[in-house]
Amino acid sequence: MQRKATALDVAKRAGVSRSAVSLVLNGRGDGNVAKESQDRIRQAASDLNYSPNPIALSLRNQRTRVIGIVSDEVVVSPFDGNIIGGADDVARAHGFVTVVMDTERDASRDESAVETLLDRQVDGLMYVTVGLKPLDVPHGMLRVPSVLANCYDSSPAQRLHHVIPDEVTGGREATGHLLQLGHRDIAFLAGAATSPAVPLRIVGHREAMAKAAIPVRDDRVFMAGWDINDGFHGAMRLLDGVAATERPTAIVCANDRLAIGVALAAARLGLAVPRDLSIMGYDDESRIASTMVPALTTMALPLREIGAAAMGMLLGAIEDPQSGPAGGTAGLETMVPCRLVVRESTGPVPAL
Amino acid sequence: MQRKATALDVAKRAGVSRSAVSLVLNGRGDGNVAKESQDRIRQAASDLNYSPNPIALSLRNQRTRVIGIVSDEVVVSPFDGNIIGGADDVARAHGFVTVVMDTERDASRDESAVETLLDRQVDGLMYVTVGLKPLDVPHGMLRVPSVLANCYDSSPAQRLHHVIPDEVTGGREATGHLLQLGHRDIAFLAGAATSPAVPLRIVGHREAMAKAAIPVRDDRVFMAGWDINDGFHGAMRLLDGVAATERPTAIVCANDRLAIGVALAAARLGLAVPRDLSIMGYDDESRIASTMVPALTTMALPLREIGAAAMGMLLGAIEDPQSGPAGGTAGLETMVPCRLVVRESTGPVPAL
DNA sequence: TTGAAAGCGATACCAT
DNA sequence: ATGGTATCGCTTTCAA
Repeated sequence: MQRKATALDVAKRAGVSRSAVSLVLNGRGDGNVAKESQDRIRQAASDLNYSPNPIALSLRNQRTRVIGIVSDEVVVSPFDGNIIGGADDVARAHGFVTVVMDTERDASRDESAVETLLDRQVDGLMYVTVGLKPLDVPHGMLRVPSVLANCYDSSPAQRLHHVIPDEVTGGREATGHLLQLGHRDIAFLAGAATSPAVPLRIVGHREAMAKAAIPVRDDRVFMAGWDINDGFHGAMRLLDGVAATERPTAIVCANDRLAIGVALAAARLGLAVPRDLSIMGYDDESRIASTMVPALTTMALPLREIGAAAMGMLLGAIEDPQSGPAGGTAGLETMVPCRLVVRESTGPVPAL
Repeated sequence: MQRKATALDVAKRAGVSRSAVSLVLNGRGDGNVAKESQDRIRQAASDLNYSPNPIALSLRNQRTRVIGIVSDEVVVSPFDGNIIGGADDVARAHGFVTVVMDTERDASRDESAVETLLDRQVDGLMYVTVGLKPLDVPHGMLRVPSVLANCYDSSPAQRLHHVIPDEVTGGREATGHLLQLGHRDIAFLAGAATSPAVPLRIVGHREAMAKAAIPVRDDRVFMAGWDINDGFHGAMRLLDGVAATERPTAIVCANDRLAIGVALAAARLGLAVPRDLSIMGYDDESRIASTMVPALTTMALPLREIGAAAMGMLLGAIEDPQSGPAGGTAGLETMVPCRLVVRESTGPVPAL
C-alpha cells in the first residue's frame, strides 16, 4: 500500500507552502492566498487525491469525529439493531464515525468499555439498550457529551439526556385499536416485571379501557414473560377449556414472540385468527411480525427514530457545547411515539 | 474534563526526560536507564494514572490497533450478531478495538465504508455477512490484511482468506438425526435459491439419505423461502389433505422461522409434534429455537466460532505480515462445523 | 500574500 | 545512562 498524499505533497506540487494548502482547503483561502495559488492548490489536491489524515487531525484538534456507542447487547442480540442503524445514519451525515462496543449484558464491562472509548478520545458517547431500562450510568459518560437511547439514568439526578419510546401511548393505542373493532373482553399478556416498559404499557391499556368505560378484570392482565413458550402458556391459561362466551376475544401481547406462542395455542385449540380470536403483537420485530400466519398486527417501536434523535442531540451538544446534555444542566427526556401497524391478526369481535 | 497526564508530565514528576519514560514504560528500560530512575518513572506513571495517548501512538507508529468490520446487515438485522461478538472478543483480548460499519444491505456503500475505515488507518479489515454468500470484495480490502466471515470472494481468484460454516455436513447431520429416529420419508424445506448455503445443505441431505439407501423423492425437497409464512405454506403443501400413510413423518427446515411456520401448520391440521410429525430447524436462532413449543431441535450455526476464527487469522496476519491472508498468497478456506442441538420437536417415527 | 515555526503526544535515534 | 531532537500530518499564529 503506497503511502497516501500528505499536505506537503500537495504544497510541493502546487509550489506553495503547507500553510497555504491548509488555509485553502479549509475555506479560509480568500483574503489570505492569491486566487491563482488557490486554484493550483485545489488542482494539486484533486490530482493527488488528497484528503487530510484523520489521525493527525485528531491529534492536532483534539477532536476525533468519532462517537462511541456502548450497548448492553444490541449487537449480539436479535433486537434493536435499528437504534444503532438510525444513530449511525445521522452520525455519518455529519461526518462522524461510530464505534460500538457491546458488553454482551455484562454490566461490569460498562466502565471499561467507556474508558476504552474515552481513551481513544471519542467526542461523545451514547448508551443503547435492548428494551427500556434504568441504567447505572458509567462515570466516564459524564466527562464528555453523552446521551442515553432506550434507557435512562437510574439515579434521581437525571444527569443525561435520554430518548425513549412513549410506552403509555403505545399501550393505549394498542388496546384502542381492539376497542375500535368492538372487542370488550381484552386480555393483556405483559412481559416480565423487571422491565419498566411493562407497567407503562399496562397504564396505557387501563387508560384505554377506562375511556371506553370497561372494567379491567384482574385475571386478564398478567406477567407472562417474553418468549414464545410464555405466550403459549399464557394463552392456554386464558383459553383452554373455557367456553366461547367466557374467553377473551382479543389478546394483546407485550412482544411479537409472545404473539407467536398465542397463535400456536390458538391453532392447537382449533381457534381461527382473527375470526375467533384477535392477536396483537408489540415491537414489529423484523421478519417475524410481517410474515406470521396470519400477519401480525403490532405496535412498532420507533427504534430508528430513537437512535436518530439521540444522535441528533448528541451532535448538537458536541458542536455547540453550551446547550448540551453534558452542558451542566439536567438531562431532558425525549419521547418518541410508537406506531400502530395493522395487519391480519386482528379483526372484528366475533358475534356470539 | 481535565487533561490527561502525558509522558512529559511523568518525566517531570520523575525528574527525567521523556525518552527515559518511553523506554521504561515499553520494557526497554534495562540496560538503558538506571534502576532507580526506572522505579521513580513507574511510580510517577501510576501516580498520574498515565497511559499513552492512542492517537499520538497511531500517528507515530502508523498502526492504530483498530480493526474495521464491515457488515452487510448484521448489526441492524436480528441475526448473526454473534459473528461480530466472537470477533470482538478475540480482538479485545489482543488489545484491539473494532469499529463496525453496517451498510444495511446497500452494496454500493461497501467501497465507501471500506475507504472510510482505511482513511482512519485501520490495521485490518473484516467483512461479515448475514448468511453465507459470495462477496464482491471491495477493492480497499486488498490493501490491508483482510478476512471474510460467512462469505467468500466471488471472483475466481480467491484473494482473501474466508471462514464459513460447513453446510454440507450440517445438512447431512440434520437428516442423519432424523434417520436415526427411524424416519424414512423426510422432507427438506430449503430456503431460497439465491443462497449458496441451500444447495450445500441439500447435498448433505442427499448424502445422508443415500448412505441409508433411501431414494429422495423430488417432491420432498424444494425451495420454500426463509420466512414463517413460507414454512407454513410449504408444510401445507406437504401435509394438507394427505393421508397419514402418504405424508412425510419429518420435515427439516432451512431455518428456525420456517420451522415456526411448519409448527403453525401442523397445529392447524391437528398434528402433534413430535408425535405425528418431527420438525427440525436450522440456525438455533436465539430466543426462538429454545423457547418454541415444543422446543426446536435444530442445527446450530457456529457464529461465534466463525467470528473468532476469522479475527484470529486476521490478527495473525497483522502481527506477522509474512504469512497472512493479504500476504500475497491466495486465501485459504476455514470451515467450522455446525452443531446439532436436540430438543423436543423431533422424536421417533410414528408407528402406522 | 506567503512561509517559517510551534505544538498536539509519543518514539527512536544520536549525541553526549 | 541520559537527554536532545527529528518525525508522524496537520493547523495556526506570527513575521516577513
